[in-house]
Order: sequence, then structure tokens, then C-alpha cells
Amino acid sequence: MAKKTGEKYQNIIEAAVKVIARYGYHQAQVSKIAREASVADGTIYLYFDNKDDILISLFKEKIGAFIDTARTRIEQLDRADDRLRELIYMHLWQMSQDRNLAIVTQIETRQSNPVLRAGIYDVLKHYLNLIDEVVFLGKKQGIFGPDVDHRIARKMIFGTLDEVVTSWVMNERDYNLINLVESIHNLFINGLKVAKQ
Amino acid sequence: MAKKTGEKYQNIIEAAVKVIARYGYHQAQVSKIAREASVADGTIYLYFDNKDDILISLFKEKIGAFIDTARTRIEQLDRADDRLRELIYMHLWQMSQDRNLAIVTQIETRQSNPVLRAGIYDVLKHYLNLIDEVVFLGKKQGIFGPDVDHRIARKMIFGTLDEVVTSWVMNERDYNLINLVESIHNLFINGLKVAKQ
Amino acid sequence: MAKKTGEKYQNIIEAAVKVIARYGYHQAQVSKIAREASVADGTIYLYFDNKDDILISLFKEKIGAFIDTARTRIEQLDRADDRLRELIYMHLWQMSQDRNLAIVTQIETRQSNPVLRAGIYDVLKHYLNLIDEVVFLGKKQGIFGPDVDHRIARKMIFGTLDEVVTSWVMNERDYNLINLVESIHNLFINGLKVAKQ
Amino acid sequence: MAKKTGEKYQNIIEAAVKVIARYGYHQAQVSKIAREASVADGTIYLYFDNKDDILISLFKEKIGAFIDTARTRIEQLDRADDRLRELIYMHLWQMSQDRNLAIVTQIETRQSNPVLRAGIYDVLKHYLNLIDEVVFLGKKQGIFGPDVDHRIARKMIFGTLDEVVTSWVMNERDYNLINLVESIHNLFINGLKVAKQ
DNA sequence: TATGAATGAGAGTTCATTCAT
DNA sequence: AATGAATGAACTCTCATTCAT
Repeated sequence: MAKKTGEKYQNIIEAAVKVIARYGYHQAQVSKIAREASVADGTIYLYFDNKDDILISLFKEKIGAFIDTARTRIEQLDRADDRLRELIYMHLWQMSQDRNLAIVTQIETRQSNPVLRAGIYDVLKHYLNLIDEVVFLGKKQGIFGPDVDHRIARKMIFGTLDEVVTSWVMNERDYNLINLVESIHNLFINGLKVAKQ
Repeated sequence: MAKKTGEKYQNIIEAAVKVIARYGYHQAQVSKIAREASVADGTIYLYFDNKDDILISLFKEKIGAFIDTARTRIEQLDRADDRLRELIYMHLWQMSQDRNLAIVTQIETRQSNPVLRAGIYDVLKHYLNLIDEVVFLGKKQGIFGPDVDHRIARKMIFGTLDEVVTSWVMNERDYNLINLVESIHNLFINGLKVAKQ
Repeated sequence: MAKKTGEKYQNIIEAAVKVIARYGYHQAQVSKIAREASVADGTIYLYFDNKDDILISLFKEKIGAFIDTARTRIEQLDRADDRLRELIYMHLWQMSQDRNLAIVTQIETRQSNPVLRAGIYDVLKHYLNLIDEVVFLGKKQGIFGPDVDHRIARKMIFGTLDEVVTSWVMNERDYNLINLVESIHNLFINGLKVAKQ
Repeated sequence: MAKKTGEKYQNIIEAAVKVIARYGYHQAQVSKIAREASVADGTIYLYFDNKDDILISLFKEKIGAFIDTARTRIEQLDRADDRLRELIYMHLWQMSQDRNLAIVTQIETRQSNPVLRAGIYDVLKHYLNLIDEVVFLGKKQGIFGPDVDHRIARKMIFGTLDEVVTSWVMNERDYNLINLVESIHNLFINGLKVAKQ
């Protein structure tokens, strides 16, 4: 029913990111988003099925595009460890680029509303697949240990990056996420233990 | 104003865990929690300031107790790597023990409501400190690398465990979290890379 | 869930009759009814499931009581033709007594809303049964013709009375319905044709 | 403003009967009617002033035509009692012919909206006049009793037929209305009482 | 004539919280 | 301490109507 294209559609998405980042999902009334997008309240419903659909669509548009870009760039590299570095970099870089989007992504999409969660997860699983592929490749290339459990590795990679970004978003100080890439990569690859001589 | 002790206080906490796990925070009306706890709606407000305070108090009671136990057990071990294993074990074991609590912890406390987040964080930071201490000790003992950034390490440890538990809670299949302890520990200590001969 | 007793329940019913008669069902906002009944909007929902339920309950209370009274009085008479006269009288008298109720009954309950119609019909069928019983008795007593189809007779009796009252309600002039009892009764009993000498 | 002629006008009327019969007046959105009529939403407003006007116009077109036909056929008969039979027949036959129209007529036009009711009544009164004329003629011809009150008689005739058709429309079973003509006619003429020997 | 995207007013209902008993 | 009836603010979504093209 809802027509998910056009300039107004994009405007509403942008307005939603802004308003939700500022007020939180629950305090981001549809009328507030409409005003920010300079359209009438009813117009929102020409492009979105309901309020939840705004958040889901927003996530789909933004994260979907990110995943595509990330995949393209990652696949230009040969070695799995380089791919992992690129993935870390892309994740942090993307979130650095748009703090409002990061807020929405890290905080507001973590609603317990089942419909919302399901919609979000539909997008997220493509990202988790991308991580899996890097891990599989690493094992195949003999760079990552054969005993590495890819499900655990995936959760470590995603869980760590997610926590790093959440922490950054919640923090007053606006430090540079990109500076963390090497540290994180090193931790993933070599672990905590002291390097052998 | 609210008296945070007594049998009824505990009953309400237990009722809240049950009801919130089942219906989600937004669908866990105060009257539903009151009925489950066999008290009147108004009685809730003799023990809690407001609905948010129920969730925060619940988190404080449950996770606070967990942190104390975890700290006690961890401090009985000497080596940081053993402590880390114990921390992983305690985290997963605790969540395994009470699935309802795990649901509330992993899903329902992730509300974007600022008051709620602040209350939750107040408790959580004690846990994050505990993690920090293990990392510091590891570096001091020369078990963990001197270049390990404790903030990154802490986010890796917490982020990974959090993601592992969330994933377990969201999953239909009820696999045994405890079985993952060694894999996770190994990944944290040695990283992804293939072991040197 | 809704508690359909108590003083407030009755107050709301009375307020609803008044407000709906004056503004029509669609323009009788719940808040208007609440104000008229001197209760808060939310209080309405302690006594009624929803707005439709107000109209249905109102009809049930008022018409249900009327049917009981009518039945009691009718059954004190022996002859079916006397019972028919009493039924006509009771119908018109009842409506004369409370013009607001008549307006609601004749106009506002004729909504095409299926839920509403079903609720209304549940009450109405008891009245139609009462009419049927009078017709059956008349045939049994040999007062009404053996060939009279009770279904048609019932529709004639109800349809006529309904149209008479609707017409009265719609009319500006407030003539006395009771004066029509004999004419209607005569028409039902003897029909249109000129009396035999 | 609205041009009430042309092929599209008729198409919209037909579409409206269909859609309103199926979904009810309130669920028969203008856009639904437009789609059924294969025109744009805005086009509706070139032919009708507003949504109410569609229902009123529909009633006018359909019932107006019916009244004309009924009058023509009735006036070909001499005796008032034959005319009454023809009127009953025409009423039931017409409704039998187009169940959708019957649904709209019996259920959906009974809206409490004053504007709508006024528009409907404007058409209906021509029908009531036709009934009156039959009654007057019967009295003049000495076929109907001189004491018959024509207003009561009219209400009996219309009220009964209306109730018969409403009952038929609401009923699941699709029995033949035409079969009822003689019974109804007999009841109108001779009343309920047992025939004199 | 015809289109259909855009408008924006309007209302039922929920539920955390209070307070008289 | 405990009760639970009463409160009333708050918000999503629908849909008849318009008007630039």
C-alpha cells in the first residue's frame, strides 16, 4: 500500500533520523516527524504503513546501503585478516559519519516491540552473514584457527563493535572512533595474551 | 518515600520479572504486576517510586547480587586468565539459571528512556569495573599484553558476552550456554589467528 | 472486564441517552458523555468496553426493562386481542414517556455497524417473541384467523409501531401517541376493509 | 456545481451500490467507490457534491425510478384493493430484483446524519404520497372503511413492507419475497381476526 | 474533463498515578 | 499499611476533500 520511493520518502526518512535521535522513538511523535519533513501528518502514511514502519524502513535504507558498500570494499581484499580490518573500519567509519543515525541504531532500534525487532533483524542478519563469510574465509586460508567457532567469533566481532559504538554514542566526549580500528583488530586477531617472543 | 524492603517488595520484584519477561515492559502494566504479586495497584507505589523504578530496582537487586557473587568467586583465583574464565562462566551461568531474568536483562532494559538507562548504567558500571580489574591484573601479571587497551578489552569482553546471551535469549532452541565458556575464553586469550607451532 | 453496575453506571447511561439524542451517535463523543455524567473520560471504560458498548448497554437496560414490564402487564389479560391492545399501548406509552430514549431507539440504534446491530438485535428478539406469543394465542383462541402467518403478522405489528414512533420522533409537532392506540388496534384486527353490516 | 448526468455518473452510482452493499456506508471510502467505478478519486467530485450526496443521489435515482414505474402500473388498475396488491407486489419485486440495492436501502440509508435523512426523506415522501392516494381511493370507493385513518394506514403499509424487506435482507436464507404478497395483502385488507362465516 | 498526491482535523482508548477510605 | 476506583493527558491513524497539473 505504502509507496516507498520518491523525494518525500527520503525527506521523511531524514527527518525521522533527526527527530528520533533527538527525542527518542517514543517522544518522536508522527506529527513532529511530519513537521520536520515539511509534510502533513497524513502524508507520512502515504509512504509508511505505520510509525514502526518508519523506524524499520529507516534502518533498512541506511544499514542496507552500508552493508552493500561494506561488502563491496571488503571483497576487494584478499586476506581474511585484511577483510576483518576493513569491516571494523567500515563499521566505525559509517557510525562516525552520522552521529544521529548512530544514536537511532544503537539506542532506539533496541525496542522490545516484537514487530520492530523482527524488522530490524531482517536487515541485521545480512550483516551477520557478511561477518560469517570473513571468518569462514580466514579459516579456509589458514589465517584463523581451525578450531575457531564461527558463531562465537561472529558474536565477538559484532558484540564488540556494537558495544564500542554504543559506548561512543552514550559518551559526552566525541572521540575519534577510527583511531580504535587497529587496537580492535589486534585484539580480535591476537587476543589478550602477551605476544610470544 | 518508597520503602525498598520487606516481603511484599521482594514479591513485587519477582512478579515484575515474570510479567515483564512474558509481556515486555510496555505491555507489563502496573496492574498486571500487582495482580501477579497479589497486591493492590496502589501498594506498588508504597515500594517503588514509579514504573521505571520497578525495572531499575529489579536490575539493581538481581544484577547487584550477581556482581557480588561473581566478584567473591573471581577473587579466589590468582591468575587473571583464570579469573577471566570464571567471569565468563559466572555471566553465562547466571543467565542460564533464570531465563526470565535474562529476557528482562537483555531485551527489556534496553529502553531508550533516559531515566531508565541512567539507572541501569549505575548498576552496570560496577560490572564493567570488575572486568577492568581483571584486565589490569592480567597486564600486571604479564599474562595479557602490555599494549592491550583496557577500554577496548572491556568492551570486547562485555560486548561479546552480552551478544552471546542476547542471541541465546532470542533463539528458540534452548542450548546450553555453559558449553561455550572454553571457546569464548580461548578466543579472548588467543584471538582468531591460528596457533603458532 | 467492565463492571456493569453501580450508580456511576446508571449515570453514564442517562448521560448517554441525553447526549446521543441531542447530538447523534457520531457527534456524541465519549468525552461529551463523560462530562454530562460528571465523570472522567477514563471512568467510562471502567463500566463499558467501548463506545458501541454504551449504546448497546443503554438499549439493553432500557428496552429490556420495557419488555419485562410489557410482558407482565400483557399476561394479566386473557384474550389475545386485549393483549394486542395492551402491547400497542405499552409500546407507544413507553416511547411517549422518554422522547430522548425514543430518538436514540428509533434513529441512532439503526446504525449499519454490524457489532452494534447484533447487540441491538439480541435485545429486540425478545420483544419479537412477545409479539409472536400474542399472535399464537389469538390463533389458538380462535380470535385470529387460522391462516394468519405469524411471521407476517409479527412484521406488520412491529413494523407499524416502529414506523408510527419514528414518524412521531421525526415530527416537529409533539402529538399524543396514546391517542392512536385504538385506531392501530382496529386496523390490525379488522384490516382496511369496510365493516360488514 | 456537480454535473449529475453522463455515463460516468451512472457508473459511479452502480459502483456505489455495490461497494456500499458490501462494506457498509462507513467502510465504503470514496477511493473504494472510485476504484470500483474506474475513475480517479477527484472525478467523483465532478459528479457529486460530497460523499453523502452519492448515497442521496443513488437513492433518488433508484427509488425515484421505482416510484414512477410503480405509479404507472398501479394507475392502470381501478379498484383500490387491487392497487394495494400491486403496490405490495411492486415493492417486494423491486427489492428482490436487486439485493445490493435492497441492502443499501434498508440498512445503509438509515444513518442518523441529518443531512442524509433529509435527502432520503425528500424521495421517500413521494412514495408515501402514492400509498396515501391508494388509501384515499379505497375510502372513496367504499372498499376501505370510512373511519380508516389514512396516516395510520400509510404507516402500517409502509412500516410492514419495510420490516418485511429488512428482515429478508438481514436473513441468511434467500427466500422468495413475492410469495408473501397475498398474505400481506390479506392481512392489510381483512386484519387479524377470524373471517365471519 | 480528469487525475491522484497531498492535506489536516478529529476522537477513541490506555494506563501510570493518586488519594479517600 | 493497604486498597482500588477514579483520573485525564496523550497520540496514532483515517479519509473526505482539494487543487495544481
